Amino acid sequence: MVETNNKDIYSVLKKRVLNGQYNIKMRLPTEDALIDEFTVSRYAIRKAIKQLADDGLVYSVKGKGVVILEQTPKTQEINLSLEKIGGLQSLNSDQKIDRKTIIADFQQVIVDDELNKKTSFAIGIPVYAIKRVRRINNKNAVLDINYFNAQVVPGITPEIAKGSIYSYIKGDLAMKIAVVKRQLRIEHACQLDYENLNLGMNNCVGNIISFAFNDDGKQFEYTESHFIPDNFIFNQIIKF
Amino acid sequence: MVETNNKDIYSVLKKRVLNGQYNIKMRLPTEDALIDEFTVSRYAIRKAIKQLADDGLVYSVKGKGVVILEQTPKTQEINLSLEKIGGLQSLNSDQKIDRKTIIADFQQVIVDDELNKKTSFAIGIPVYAIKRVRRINNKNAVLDINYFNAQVVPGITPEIAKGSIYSYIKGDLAMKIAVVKRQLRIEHACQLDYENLNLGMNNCVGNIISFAFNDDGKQFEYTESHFIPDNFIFNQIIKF
DNA sequence: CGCGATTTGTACGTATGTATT
DNA sequence: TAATACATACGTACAAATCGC
Repeated sequence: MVETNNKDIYSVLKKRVLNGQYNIKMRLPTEDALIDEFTVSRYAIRKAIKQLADDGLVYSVKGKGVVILEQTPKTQEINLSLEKIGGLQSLNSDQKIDRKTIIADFQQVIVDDELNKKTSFAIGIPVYAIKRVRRINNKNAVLDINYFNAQVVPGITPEIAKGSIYSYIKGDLAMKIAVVKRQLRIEHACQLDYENLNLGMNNCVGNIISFAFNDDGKQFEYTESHFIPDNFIFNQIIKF
Repeated sequence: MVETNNKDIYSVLKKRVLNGQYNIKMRLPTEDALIDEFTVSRYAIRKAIKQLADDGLVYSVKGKGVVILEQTPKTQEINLSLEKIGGLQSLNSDQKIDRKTIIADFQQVIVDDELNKKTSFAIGIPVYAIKRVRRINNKNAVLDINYFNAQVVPGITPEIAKGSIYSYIKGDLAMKIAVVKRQLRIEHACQLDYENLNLGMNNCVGNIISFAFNDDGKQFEYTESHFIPDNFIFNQIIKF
């Protein structure tokens, strides 16, 4: 008997969809047919189909079946991200890109009224205030402005900041990151952006503002990531 | 006996969380406790909790419980969106904003090689090519450049385009929209943008590129939405 | 350090609801 | 109308992570 765990089902179906193996009918086999083929529960099949749907490959229609979507260009281009980005330095994925981190500023400060309004950290607590420039393919592409709650994330050093603060948090501190709430907006570039980024003729930046929480529900980070135009693409799939 | 349908459970829990009714322990009651309280299945409770998690209010931790996240500022500001936006004109939500649509161009054209590369529509098919300017709070804020497959979405008129093409599709044509794949990027403004948008001193725009599919899996739309900086915020919640 | 007790996660089987054909 | 096919809901069992003793 063939061993088929759930990841297999997803990969097998995905391969078939991409190969065009089902394109005659533009449908997946019915759930019942797949249950028979893989000899698993409906739950397992539905889970695999959900993953395909999350990939934007198929769409389930009640009373009809699982429809295969026409394929769009493989979203090539330079960079793609959105959904699942740790500190934004994990935009490595598979693309071969030169990257380098430059510490532009490293301080420990106490949250005052103004900083509280911005970061929503309580007034009076100590935070690390770090500015880092991400150099990608010989361009200063991202300016990260981080504030970490020093009570929740103690012991950050410039050396750690040079690498990955997130691996330090997850590895050395063994802290679990639970949720990151994010906002993305487009803003007119500020002085700091002009000084640190290779904006070229552009006078605007993208700004991703992140609030990160650990699994005790405590906010441990506020970050603004300013990035230059034309180099980043954010993908999203909306299901109706 | 109290009738508690599933929507009730979510709203009740949400109210309690926002009221701080659970903040002593920073936890929700256990699933079993909630099952007893509402006299429903675990499925129903978990569904309600999932909705709270999607709101970014709580986070479930295996072996621990459902943690309540510290609250961040109510993301007030001008506009908020991302996740669930039809043609981008449905950014109405609850905010009171003046809006007006101006048809800048309306044509029917045949897809050539160049247009095929951009839209991924097959060469030779007829499409509606529409340019519309969205005026919001007395500013030309969005330039929509639409291409609709005229075979799948026939009968579009300037009058329809002046209102909502999506209500025409869903209402008159009774077509089901299944999936929209989207990319967001920041670009240097082009001639069209300068002509149609109130960019102010900015020389960049946001560009949301959408590919929309119906429930037969057919792509019926390609759209670029160019929008001015500083006026739109995109929110997102990432769970780990 | 280990060992239960607690608590959420995953999986299965089944029954019923609802949209499509 | 009937058959088909996915969606929702319930109950149950066991796995896995956490926490306290």
